[in-house]
Amino acid sequence: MSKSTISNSVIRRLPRYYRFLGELEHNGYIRISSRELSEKMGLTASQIRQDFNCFGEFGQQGYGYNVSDLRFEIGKILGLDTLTPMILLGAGNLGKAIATHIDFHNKGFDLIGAFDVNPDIIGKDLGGLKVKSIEEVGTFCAENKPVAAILCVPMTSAEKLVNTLIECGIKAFWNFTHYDLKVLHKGIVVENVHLGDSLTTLSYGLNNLESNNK
Amino acid sequence: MSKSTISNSVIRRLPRYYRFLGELEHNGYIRISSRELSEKMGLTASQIRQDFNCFGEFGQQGYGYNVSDLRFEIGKILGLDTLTPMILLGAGNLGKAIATHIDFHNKGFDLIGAFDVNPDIIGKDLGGLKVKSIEEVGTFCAENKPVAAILCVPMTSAEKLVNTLIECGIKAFWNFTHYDLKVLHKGIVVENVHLGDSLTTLSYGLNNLESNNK
DNA sequence: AATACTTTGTTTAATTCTTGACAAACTGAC
DNA sequence: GTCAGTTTGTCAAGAATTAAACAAAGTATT
Repeated sequence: MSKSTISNSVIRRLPRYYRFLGELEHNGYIRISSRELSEKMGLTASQIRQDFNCFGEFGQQGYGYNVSDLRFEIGKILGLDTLTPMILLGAGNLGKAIATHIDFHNKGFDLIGAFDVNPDIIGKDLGGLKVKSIEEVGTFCAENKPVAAILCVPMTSAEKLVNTLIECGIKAFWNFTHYDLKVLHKGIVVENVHLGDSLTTLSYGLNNLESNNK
Repeated sequence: MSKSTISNSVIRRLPRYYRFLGELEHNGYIRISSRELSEKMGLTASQIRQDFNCFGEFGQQGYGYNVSDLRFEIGKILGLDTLTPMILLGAGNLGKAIATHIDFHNKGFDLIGAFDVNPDIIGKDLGGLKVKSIEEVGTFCAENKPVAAILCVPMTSAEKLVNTLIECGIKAFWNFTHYDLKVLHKGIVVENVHLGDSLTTLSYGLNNLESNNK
């Protein structure tokens, strides 16, 4: 039986399970036990079994888990079985890199539009999309109903842009600005990506190597 | 007095503290209490006080914390008071975006070299650096002694490249490949950035909006 | 079919992390 | 200088997370 509330810790591990299962499937694995998966992923078998059991009973005693089935189930849980239309705001260096680097279809999204303020960028091609002026975003949303948005704009313009986008019906934000986007309204989800914080963490790790005996 | 071992949860919050304190300082704040900071950051005051106390007593009863001093101290803890020489491996779309988007000096690093395999990219300028052939990385490291590396290469070439780099004296990896870089050797630190996992998490959040009453 | 082995789902225990509480210490106004 | 108010550092309680343990249910081999 599936739990009513899933803890955040479990949720943050799900994409990684999904990724590893994909690799296993790719490598021809038909079945896998929690013990073997735990060794590959650097977790405990107990944690893996408990994580999966939050959502249902996907395994079988004495056998383990069917890789393909399990991956499919976790994919469903993650909402990867449907494609959510998504737009990109800010098609500069970072926006362009994200748009071309990410396999959106495998993450449950479909990138259907890209917008910028810079006249030099507007009109240019970006992975098959023609970058539009950000002034067109209202009409575009009315017509194409995107539900998610990638924010690759400067921090200063982020806050008001977000409000506009929420009015346009955007419900999910993948935020790359140097700014902590708070979940203001109900029914809005935000994923803040702080690349700078990640690099800062690396600096800490490097400077505390001696003290870490790992 | 400072604790002997700092928990991972605390460490992951440090960059965010540092960032917020920078904003506060920028906005003219001289002092701040744990209560006020907690409101701004969406944490509890208790947690903030306990986090800071892992490293020392930076505050004063009845007054709070001096913003600038506290930021400086956390910066020191994070190793931001020295610049670690860093190189970029893979100067494609993503590598280029990272190199130009990140303020390395404010994160404790100095980007001193960029490498790629693609002849079309080699020789091109990248934020003031001329992209070199990846075959030159050995001699470059011998001469310039970089300690950290950004991995923006395809997953397939990552593993052997890492081994080469470790032999060249690289101790810290900021890994953007779709591949979980394990810390094989002692004295090596890794920060895996999985942008795909982040987007997948957003998909989950979007698909479970109804059930979340947040 | 019986038996030895494997592995799950689940319960219980241990550990880690977070929050609440409060004395001690300081500020600032009078 | 005194006193009311504020806020830290710290301890202890509470919550959440992780790990261990084990019965039940399967597999596989003979």
